[in-house]
Amino acid sequence: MMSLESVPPKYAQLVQTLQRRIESGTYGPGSLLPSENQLIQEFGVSRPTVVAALRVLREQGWIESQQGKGRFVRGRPAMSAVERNRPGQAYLIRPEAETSGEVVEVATVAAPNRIAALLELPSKSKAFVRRRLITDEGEPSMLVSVWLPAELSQGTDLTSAAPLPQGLHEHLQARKGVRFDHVAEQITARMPTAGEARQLGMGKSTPLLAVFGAVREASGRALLVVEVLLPADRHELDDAYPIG
Amino acid sequence: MMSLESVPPKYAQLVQTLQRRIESGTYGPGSLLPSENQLIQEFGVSRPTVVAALRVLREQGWIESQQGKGRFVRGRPAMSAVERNRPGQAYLIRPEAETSGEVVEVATVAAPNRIAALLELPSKSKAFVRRRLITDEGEPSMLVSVWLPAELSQGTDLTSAAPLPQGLHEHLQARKGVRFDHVAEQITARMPTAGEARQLGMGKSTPLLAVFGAVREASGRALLVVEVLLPADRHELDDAYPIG
DNA sequence: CCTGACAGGTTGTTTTACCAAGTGGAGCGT
DNA sequence: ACGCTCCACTTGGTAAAACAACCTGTCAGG
Repeated sequence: MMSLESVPPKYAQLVQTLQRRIESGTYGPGSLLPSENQLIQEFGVSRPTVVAALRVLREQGWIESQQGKGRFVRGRPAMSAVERNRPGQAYLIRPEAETSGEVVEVATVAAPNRIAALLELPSKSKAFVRRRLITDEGEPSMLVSVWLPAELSQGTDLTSAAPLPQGLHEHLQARKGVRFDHVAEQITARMPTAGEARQLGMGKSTPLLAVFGAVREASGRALLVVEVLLPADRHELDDAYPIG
Repeated sequence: MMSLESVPPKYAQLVQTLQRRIESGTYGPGSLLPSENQLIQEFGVSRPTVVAALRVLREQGWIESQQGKGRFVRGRPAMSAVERNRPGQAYLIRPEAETSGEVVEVATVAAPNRIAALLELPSKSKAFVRRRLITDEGEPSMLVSVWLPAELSQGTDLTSAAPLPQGLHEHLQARKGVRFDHVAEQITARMPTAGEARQLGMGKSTPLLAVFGAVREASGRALLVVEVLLPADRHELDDAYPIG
């Protein structure tokens, strides 16, 4: 006799209600939000519930509060999710089959200096690389490479040229028990090699944006590196961050 | 007779204490944190205080909690400040006098397409640009340009070639009453023009990393654009972000 | 008129209390 | 031996109350 769908907690409902009112202009930017007591009366909840909701809104940047005066509307936080066009991140989560492209290289080679440094391996160590050419509407779009230490690639399906039916995170967590925590990224630009220009169908005088994303676990240990090569005339990177 | 230095609230003290214990290894990564009741007893505070401290730690990524089991130590959040080498951001805050470089251009010109789009101006509008060549140990290092709509540049000291004694944010807030809120960034790469290569002392076949940072106020209205041009053989961009 | 005390508003912090939901083990019954 | 219930313990959420710190307008006294 239990209700199967659980209702969200009251403070979360209040958050949503107030967000909608700010977005709809009921509470305009710069204006004073109703005081805690007014919200308590209007919604029939206790003060801790109201305060919890307002704390969430403040931490998300919707409002700012000033002791003794009240809480002021800032507007929809343009920053909420720090939207970023993060090439290669989709690759960590989505199965290869869901993106159009082909595996162009599967090999164990001596790691380039930058890769070895990011993986915290001795210079000239062997590393496993799986390289895919991603296409967009039939046209070559970018080169995405995954670099792993040799021991992490063993026992995985990455050594096969067949597309992975799982996301990279899911696969490595199931097979090797590792958990991704964060990515440390380096962004550079350079001219393409002849082979890269041919594979990507780009002019030899067009620069290449190179993004190296070192995926680490919570302890900081590097697990793998995702290298994304983007012809600069067809891609750009977007980011957004708050400022103090 | 009031104490001049105000003591931080109890929950904030608890946060600091627990952070120190995690960093020192007293609470190792993966281990179970003492339960709420144990912390209540040890520190002699009430449950909401303990919960408030643990909520902060969870939101900052130090611990994760699992209902019915307990709270687990994750370790120092490598992400806390999302450390990023943000060229141009220092320019918003620090006075020009504190960085070595010279003003190479101060003019009102037709805004390039990308600048006009970021400033939300009609195409081919006039915009004010202040361009500086930053030097590092005597060598030219990067070109930093600030683009403003004409009306925002009026009444400021930006039209003078003399170095600003204030940070850009401070100056514009004092003179025009605007408040910076966030930055929307675009990162591209291209070949340098002949003039840029000469000013930056770089090879004509070296690509240029171009970072366009649109500074906006909380409402989303664009205030100005900071354009940073970096020779790709001498600079790279670093970023870090959590993954879920 | 000006100044200062004061009253009443606001948010910030802390406590006590209770219930709900999830986990895991002890112990009972079959 | 197996499965089951129940209990103890965990975190999550809500309510009611009090005090502290801060802001602002009012009002009395100079």
